Amino acid sequence: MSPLQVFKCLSDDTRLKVCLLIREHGELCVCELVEALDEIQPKISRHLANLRGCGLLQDRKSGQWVFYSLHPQVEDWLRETLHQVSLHHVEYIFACSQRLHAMKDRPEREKCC
Amino acid sequence: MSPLQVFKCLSDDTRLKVCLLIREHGELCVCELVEALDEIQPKISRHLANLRGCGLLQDRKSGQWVFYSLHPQVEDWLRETLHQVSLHHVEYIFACSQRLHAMKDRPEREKCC
DNA sequence: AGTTGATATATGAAAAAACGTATATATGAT
DNA sequence: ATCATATATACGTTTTTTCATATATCAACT
Repeated sequence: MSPLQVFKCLSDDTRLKVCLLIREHGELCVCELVEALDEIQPKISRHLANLRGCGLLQDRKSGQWVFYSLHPQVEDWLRETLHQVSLHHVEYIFACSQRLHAMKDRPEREKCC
Repeated sequence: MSPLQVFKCLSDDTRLKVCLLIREHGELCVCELVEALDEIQPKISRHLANLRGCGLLQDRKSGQWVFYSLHPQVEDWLRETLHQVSLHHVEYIFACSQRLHAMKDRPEREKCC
């Protein structure tokens, strides 16, 4: 993954918020991201497919849900960059975090038996 | 400067290389960047204007030359991110660095008298 | 005043990215 | 078997970005 491709991934509002939320929470499913970002589902899915295709995210299917997380191969400097953005630009994802926490009936993520 | 705008700045090959080279060298003039990136001058100038307009770069005129450097207001996390990219993706700017060092008649940058 | 070199900007075209809508697949529940 | 929910993708359109070329500005030199 070239640095250019990394920054292209982060250069869209939806994708950047998705990456920041996933880094903070470890793992989130599509419907949680739809709720957190207050966007329509195909839009979220399209951007997730993009991020997965670039190698930034991995997915894990569990029943009806698909959980996304940072791909293990993501380099430390990128994880750290996302962390720093979260620290220094809280306002950027504040509303998303709030909607996520206010969400009802979030799927349970037990590391299946 | 929002994190989104930062990443948009870095999501173009020309602009990313310009930022990396300028961070490494402190200050570079347009003709040096034209040589290092091996691109036509209007293309470089256009991207420099973009980066300056976003607040990522500042310029300093000295005679016939215009020197660009990171704007003092650039946040530490971003400087560090650029640094990390330089460290971990040397190959990405290697050719540019080589052309820059091979350049003849580079303008002198004495902090005027 | 004219020329040269360095830089900036305007313009219209081309390429790339993002979008909404519609639709398809798959799972789980009734 | 039917239905509801979760997710993915295809399609055509719109928006955004990038580009090459041409031209303008300005400083230094003659």
